[in-house]
Amino acid sequence: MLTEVNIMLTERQLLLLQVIIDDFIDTAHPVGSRVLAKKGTIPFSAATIRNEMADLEELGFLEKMHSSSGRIPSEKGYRYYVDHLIKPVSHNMHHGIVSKLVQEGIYEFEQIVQMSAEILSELTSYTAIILGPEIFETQLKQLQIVPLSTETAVAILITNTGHVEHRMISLPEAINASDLEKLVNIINQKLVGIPIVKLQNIFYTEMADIMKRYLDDYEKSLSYLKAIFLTDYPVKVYVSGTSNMLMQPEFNDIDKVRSFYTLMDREEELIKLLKDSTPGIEVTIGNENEVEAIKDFSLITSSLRHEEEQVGTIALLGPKRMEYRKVISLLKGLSNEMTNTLYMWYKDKE
Amino acid sequence: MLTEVNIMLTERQLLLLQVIIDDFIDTAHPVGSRVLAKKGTIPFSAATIRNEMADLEELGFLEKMHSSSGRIPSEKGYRYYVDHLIKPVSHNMHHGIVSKLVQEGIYEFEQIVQMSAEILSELTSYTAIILGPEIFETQLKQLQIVPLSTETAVAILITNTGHVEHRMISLPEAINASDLEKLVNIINQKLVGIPIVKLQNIFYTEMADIMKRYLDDYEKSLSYLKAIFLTDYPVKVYVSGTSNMLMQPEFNDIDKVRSFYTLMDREEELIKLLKDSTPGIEVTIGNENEVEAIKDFSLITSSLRHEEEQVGTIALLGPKRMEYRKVISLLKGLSNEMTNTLYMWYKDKE
DNA sequence: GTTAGCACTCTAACTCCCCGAGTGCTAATT
DNA sequence: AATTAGCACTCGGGGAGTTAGAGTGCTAAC
Repeated sequence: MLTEVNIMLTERQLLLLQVIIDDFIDTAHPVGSRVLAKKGTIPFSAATIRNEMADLEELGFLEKMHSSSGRIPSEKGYRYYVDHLIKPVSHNMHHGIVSKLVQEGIYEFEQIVQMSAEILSELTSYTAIILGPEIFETQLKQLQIVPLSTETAVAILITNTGHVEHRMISLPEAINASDLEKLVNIINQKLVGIPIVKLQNIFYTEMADIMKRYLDDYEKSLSYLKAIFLTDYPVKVYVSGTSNMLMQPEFNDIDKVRSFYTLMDREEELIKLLKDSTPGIEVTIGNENEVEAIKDFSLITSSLRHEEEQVGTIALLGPKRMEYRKVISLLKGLSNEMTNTLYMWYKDKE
Repeated sequence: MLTEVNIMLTERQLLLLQVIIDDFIDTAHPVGSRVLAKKGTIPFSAATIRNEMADLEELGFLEKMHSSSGRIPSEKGYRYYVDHLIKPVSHNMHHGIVSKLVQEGIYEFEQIVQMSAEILSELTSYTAIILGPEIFETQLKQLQIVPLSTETAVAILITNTGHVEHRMISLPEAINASDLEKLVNIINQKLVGIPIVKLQNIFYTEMADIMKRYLDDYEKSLSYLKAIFLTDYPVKVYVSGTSNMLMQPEFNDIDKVRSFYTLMDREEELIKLLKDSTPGIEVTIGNENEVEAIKDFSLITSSLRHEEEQVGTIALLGPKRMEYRKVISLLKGLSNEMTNTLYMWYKDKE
């Protein structure tokens, strides 16, 4: 596949494509043959460049906005650029974002992800979108139920990754206090280490017997547990740096701004956008994305994993004319750092 | 004060002011004498209306955009409108937002505030800004420390209002497990019911003795506690419905959009905006606000209290041309509902 | 294979002009 | 004395026409 494409492009065309895309990413202006020739990066005349450009357009790598404008990269062009033209930057020159945060005493992983994303969006002027962990895949570490009044209590659920979910529950018919305690004890004895997603099955099978035996009011207890375990713990989405994007020249169009922010307000859409990301860095350009609203954006996602569990996703959303080189290397560096940090923290968790 | 102003305005002027502001709020177009006369709300000719308008302008209640445009309300005009011209709508026609949410099984107060704000912004097409509770004023209900690995643990702090804060702490030098347990027990015996803000003082005075007596390594324990109690639990800010605002005609100006979103991205500014709100509903119009960035917006805040504690703030940010009548009555209704709900939940908390 | 030259194209910005909605003032009316 | 009709004037917005500039494609020459 790769070679197939390479056969079709001469060295000069490759160079040209590279220079054109670099220039357009930089300036957001369609690039014309004259200017390109004057810059001296390409040792040929404007006329020659024009010919090559026409060829590259025919091959689908470049486009014109109108018949007498300069060329801009097509999506196919960007794709080729990302796949073959970006030299893999050594990303051991990472910025130490995470270690800096850890030094500041921040040990909450989700918080680190959030703050990194903020820094990232600041650094790139694009919008960072962060997805919290899929809690259902993590394991129960401990359950606590703390009564607040005779009618309310707060249930706290701690996972092996240090993630904490809490939820208020109502106790309309006052439950026996010792029963509540017993209940919590049973759960912590029997269910620690079980993935959250499997908990509800276990209630109806293995746990039923035990609970019946030890608790005065099995039915009632079960209903409280339902409130805790069977509700959705929705994935959390954080968005940061949307206003940076407004500085991009493509956002002079007010309608684009509107549709952009309408998307940003729709959490479900964002979740859909990031949810099924594969491990590693993934670049999606324009229409490659199935979500209609970002068909003229590019999205770069980095899915953070720890021992096969997805513990978060960081994505950068920007115009198709994105600084892919910079963003990819930044994200790669950050990913590495985070993976290492996670490994250090939880290496002995079991 | 109120009468002083009334003396200066005739009945007709009052009516006129009212109608003009209502109309401008509705249409966003400067209102002219001709149109007003045609509408028939005022039984006078365009010429008479023009004269009155000129007077109202001289008094500072109206403005012109340019010499031959219709009139628009000045900030003084809006202020007068809000203070004297809005008939106190009976807000027992509240929409039951909160009770609806509670029926859906949501008992987390902060979550209710958030969702209400979302509904509110949907209902009004303005932007809702929500401030979480000032945790430092609430009391400690319970502390939990759950070890995750030999080096990390998660500390969970529950307040009497059901608010849960959690924080990862590092345990670089492995602490004696039973010491940790003892520590937690001591805290829960001695410190429950104390306002969070006072905790740090107590550590250095009363707690020191007890801890020295019962714990093997007093110094080390203290350092963990510092990580839990002496760090900031920053007030949380939620913003919802920003994209609604983009539908407002005043947002056709891209620069306004930019400055608006730049503000929305700056959490500290938002906190500053809402933090020192007095109890009840408060309306701030344009330049009345000390934050530069919203000088052509209006802000309506409603501070939610439960037994003197501020447990949250809901604010609606919109153009100066805001539907004050609707928004104020909505917020009043919601406030009442929330106060009642809080009372019911926590009436027996102590 | 490369380049210079030229005719052609299209956009963006600018000017000019006119229309409509509104005002302020004066004189007439009630 | 209050109200109204009439009129001249003002200003912003929108459409038409013009121009300058940057770019292209093609052809012919190097």
